[in-house]
Amino acid sequence: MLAFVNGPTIGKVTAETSSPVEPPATERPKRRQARGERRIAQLLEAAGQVFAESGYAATTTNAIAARAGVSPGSLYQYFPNKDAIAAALAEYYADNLDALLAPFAVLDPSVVTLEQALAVSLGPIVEFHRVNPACIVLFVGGSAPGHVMDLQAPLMARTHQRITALLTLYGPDLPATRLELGATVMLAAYKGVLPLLVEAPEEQVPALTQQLQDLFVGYFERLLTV
Amino acid sequence: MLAFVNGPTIGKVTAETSSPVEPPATERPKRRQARGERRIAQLLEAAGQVFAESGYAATTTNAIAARAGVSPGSLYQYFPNKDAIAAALAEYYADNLDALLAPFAVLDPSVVTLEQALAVSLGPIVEFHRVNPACIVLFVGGSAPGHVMDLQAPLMARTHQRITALLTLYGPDLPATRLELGATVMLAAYKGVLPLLVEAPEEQVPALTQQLQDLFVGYFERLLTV
DNA sequence: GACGAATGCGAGCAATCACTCGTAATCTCG
DNA sequence: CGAGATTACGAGTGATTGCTCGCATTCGTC
Repeated sequence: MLAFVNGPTIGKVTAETSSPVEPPATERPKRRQARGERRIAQLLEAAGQVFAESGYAATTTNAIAARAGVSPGSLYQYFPNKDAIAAALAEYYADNLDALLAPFAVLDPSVVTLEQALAVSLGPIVEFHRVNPACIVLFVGGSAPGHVMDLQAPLMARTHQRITALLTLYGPDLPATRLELGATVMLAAYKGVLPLLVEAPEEQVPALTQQLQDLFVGYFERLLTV
Repeated sequence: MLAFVNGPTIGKVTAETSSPVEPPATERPKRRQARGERRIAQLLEAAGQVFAESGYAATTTNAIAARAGVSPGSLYQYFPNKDAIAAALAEYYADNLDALLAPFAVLDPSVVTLEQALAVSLGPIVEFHRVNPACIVLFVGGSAPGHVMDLQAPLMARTHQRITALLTLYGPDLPATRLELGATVMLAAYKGVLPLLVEAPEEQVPALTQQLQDLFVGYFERLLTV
């Protein structure tokens, strides 16, 4: 678990809120043994579980450490503070989700309809969220504090761009502002339906995914006609 | 402020998790002076502000008391604990929202289209949420702890019923399970779009409300055709 | 084997926060 | 007025929790 698209990126704990250009003097490669990498993966896996169960605020660092079978002190050897754990998880989630959304960029409207494109893309995305329920805790809902929520901003920006591009492909005659507004609404609606998909029993997932697709297609058709 | 549909109900702090049948012995009318009622309103108003700013978990009872210009001790004279404050607020919100949704029950499909019904109903609902941003904190998103979230369950159930009834009016030929699924999806999508509407600048609200309406209508038309 | 670095531990510290309590001011009503 | 109830205060308390620190163990490398 916890190795989905790219493995080594997981442990990259970038806790520095430093200058845009990294100073070579402060550069610390932070040598790490294979054991340490494994611990980090364990800790992130455990953090995902506890975050999903208790939400961000109610999750204690001791609980994460205990779930990972590690002492609190060891946890703080790899993460400077609680936020950094959430940040590392968020980065991992963002990278994977962005990869899952990438196929939208290479579509040919004359070959594939919007409906078909969604039909093949939505499944894996939904599946990822069901496997990583903490993703919702960190990205949707204002449960996490501001500095953690900030980590979702780049992902949201990229996702919004991808949706806008997708809508542009299938509605080239619509004004740009309208397309962007449409993308904003679809992204928001997606966030709203996600919890449904994650908490639903396995057998209802296909039907709910279909509904999400219908929601998107129905709204888009309305974008075209109005 | 904080007097929307029904005033006196605000102060009814029902913190007892007692037996289903109330024992007459424990019955305490809890006599209260006009000053006390005013304090309760002040405290709930302040709680709404602080909840909206900081979220449920990060909000301290001392902060609520300070915002209301009241000492912590006074706060605990009217509310047994932090959850009770959220509960009272949630009840207030639920009552008002339910009242705003009530018009859906008395529609004649042959006279008013679904689009028209939404056009007149969505505005006030959106406005209420913009005036009471803490409503989102307490109802959508998993930020509040379980026992607080439970307070939304009755409202959600009623709302789901209302939406289902509405869909039944305009799609009488659809199977009941499909209508209920549609209501579930629409409610979830509504929750997702709400933050957009609450945080948007005033001048964008009409356009966004229109998009929400289009989202609903587009999805519903798709429910009918598929 | 030996040395330094990395890993690991867990009791405990300091800060935060929900909540209490003793006391005093203010109100209601006869 | 005066007695009892209600309102108000705010320093303090107990519990929680993010995080530290001193020390023991294991690893990589020569």
